[in-house]
Amino acid sequence: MAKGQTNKGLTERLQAALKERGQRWTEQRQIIVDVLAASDGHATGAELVERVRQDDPSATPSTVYRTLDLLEELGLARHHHGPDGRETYHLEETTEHGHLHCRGCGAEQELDAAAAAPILKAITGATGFSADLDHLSLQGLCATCRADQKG
Amino acid sequence: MAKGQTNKGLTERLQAALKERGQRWTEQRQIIVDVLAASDGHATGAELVERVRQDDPSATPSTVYRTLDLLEELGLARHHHGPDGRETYHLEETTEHGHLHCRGCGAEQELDAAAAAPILKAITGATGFSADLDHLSLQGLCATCRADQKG
DNA sequence: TTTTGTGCAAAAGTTTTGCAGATAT
DNA sequence: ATATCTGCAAAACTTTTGCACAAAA
Repeated sequence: MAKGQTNKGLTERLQAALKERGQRWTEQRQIIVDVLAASDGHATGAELVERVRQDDPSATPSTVYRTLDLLEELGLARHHHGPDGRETYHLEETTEHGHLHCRGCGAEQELDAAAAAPILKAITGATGFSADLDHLSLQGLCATCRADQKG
Repeated sequence: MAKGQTNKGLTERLQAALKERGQRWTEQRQIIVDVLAASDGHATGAELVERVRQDDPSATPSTVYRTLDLLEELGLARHHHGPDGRETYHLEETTEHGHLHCRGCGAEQELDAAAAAPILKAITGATGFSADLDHLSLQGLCATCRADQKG
């Protein structure tokens, strides 16, 4: 889906979920979902507030945060914590994935389910834990930076 | 080392590092290092402020945070982020380790280097990343909670 | 028309910063 | 003596909350 464009399927899911709970579809909620969709799933709460306000200057932090909470309740969004500890939101429809942050070059890399499978397996083997891929946020040195250090 | 007791080796390292940089050893810094040592390496900034103030009511947040920053600069302390995103500090002398947070029962388990080795190996194999054990903070279900869910 | 949502404003919680006075060297 | 530290106070920043008005159903 191109950025800045309304995500039709998502809107429908949102409207259905709201209707079922006797809650209301509003333009603000649509904007927030759109912004979240356009952010490809990696934006802090504060960033989302700022972006929403670009689309709709009258929007307030309270509405954005309340909507993010609502979206999580509805199972349409999730959040995890980045290396700086701030909340980072993404839509649940985004494929579940982990994150890798390189402390050398600052690059952020996604870790899809297939790539993560052996890692999760190793975690279970070593600890008995079944780790949540969505909360897997690793820091370290990427292959390039490791090579640079050696050279 | 028993809690509430001054960590002699650490104090000496701190004094040496400060002297080398032309900085000063102060009682406040000693208290903060002691509190950190007594916390076994798992305390948020705000918690440390509170604990330091129990020993020395005149201590202020600014001093505590400035000292924590200093200790990190000197390589005597480190911080990572817990599942709630807040900074968690621990002394560097503490054996490097990761953390596992169970979303079922809330238990927190440490992950020592030996247990983590296969996990880090799997991460490198799958991604090329050399992950920092100290920043490894996983969430998931522990073995007990997984069994409960099945039962 | 009735319930829910929004904007506003202010508060809460954590962490940072400026500055004058105090302290270590 | 002089550069560094501390406490104080206030600010910065993210996130939350209370309330009266606006809007959706």
